[in-house]
Amino acid sequence: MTETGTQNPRERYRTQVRAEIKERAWEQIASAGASALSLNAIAKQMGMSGPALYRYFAGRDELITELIRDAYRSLADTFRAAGEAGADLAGLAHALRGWALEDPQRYFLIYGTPVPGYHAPEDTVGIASEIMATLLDACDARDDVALRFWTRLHGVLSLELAGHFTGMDFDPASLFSEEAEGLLTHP
Amino acid sequence: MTETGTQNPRERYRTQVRAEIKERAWEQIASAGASALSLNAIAKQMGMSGPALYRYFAGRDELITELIRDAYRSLADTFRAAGEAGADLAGLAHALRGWALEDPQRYFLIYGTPVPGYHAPEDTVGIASEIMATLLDACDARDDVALRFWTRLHGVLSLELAGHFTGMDFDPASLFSEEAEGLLTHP
DNA sequence: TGTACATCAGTGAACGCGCGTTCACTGATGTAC
DNA sequence: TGTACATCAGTGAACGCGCGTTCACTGATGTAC
Repeated sequence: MTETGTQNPRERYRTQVRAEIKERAWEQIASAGASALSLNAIAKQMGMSGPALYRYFAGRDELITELIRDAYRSLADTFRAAGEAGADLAGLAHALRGWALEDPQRYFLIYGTPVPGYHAPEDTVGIASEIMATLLDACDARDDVALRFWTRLHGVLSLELAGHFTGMDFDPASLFSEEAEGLLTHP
Repeated sequence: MTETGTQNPRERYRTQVRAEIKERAWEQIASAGASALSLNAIAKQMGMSGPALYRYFAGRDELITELIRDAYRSLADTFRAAGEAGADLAGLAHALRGWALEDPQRYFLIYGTPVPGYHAPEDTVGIASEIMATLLDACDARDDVALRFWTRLHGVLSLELAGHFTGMDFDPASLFSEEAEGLLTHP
């Protein structure tokens, strides 16, 4: 995660606890959604009192913001790694799907229902365009294909993760792949 | 909304107040998302005390459930009306987009981020398949096209409504139409 | 190596808030004779 | 038409809860001489 190279013991401990707070936060999000995230609950889970967390985060908002940033960064890394390994569009699609299934609520934290009024931290825009750049690379810079890659795959993925396909007898994974491969042949 | 034909004054009043509660609820959802919906806040807005609402709804859950039902029904009606007016796939797509833009948070209430653990009321399944039936009709029952209609348009729509296209210089409406028309020519 | 000091993690009490929900009650509206 | 009764909308007080956040404080850990 974060480099612990030139840290004195105290700093080392700090980053460790920060990391554990985030881990617990992700667990909470995974099990009850982002809106249910509670500092006090995290503290209790870690065997600490609520106010202790304020040594590590300025407040709930800063924690969530950090989680959003991490989520973006994680997806960007996954994408870049796939790109560097020579993945084509289908490969990137596969990577995206894997990343999303790993933690559906993390996916939704980025691409899910927005809370009216809330604005994501500015620097996520940079990371988001890093993701786009990787995509454009794999598309030979054909923007329209990149856009459709994004919207079509998000369409399948988000409906699947939201459970809107349950009870329908078809395989979301196949539809996903077909959509990904379709992008290579049809515009 | 609901038929007020053979109602005595009291019943008439009841349905009226129920309707106003729902209206306020929609306003709240539109301005702060579904998770912010509060019975007490609605009551205050109507100039009533909180407990008064329990004359009209068994509790918060029942109210939300009812709103979800209404949202589904509204979309099904919009779709059916378009279908009966002879709309093709592009026409249905247009109707869908209009309905979604009318109240983005209503769209997200149905197709947005699910709260882990929460299960939508059973009877919405029926309404959902009514929507699907209209779609299949317009597709000459080609299921795969209907599926892609759904996933592709949801992909564009949800990313647009969530604000993920802001700052990118292209027109989501065009992409939406192109995707809709693409379904008629390509598989 | 030992001592004096500064740093900082964590605690417990407290504040104010808003939530959903219950309960006993008042008062108005409708119904039956 | 008038009276007796039942129905039901709405109130205000109260309960318990969990939240985010602040504050003064303790005690352990590190630093400087």
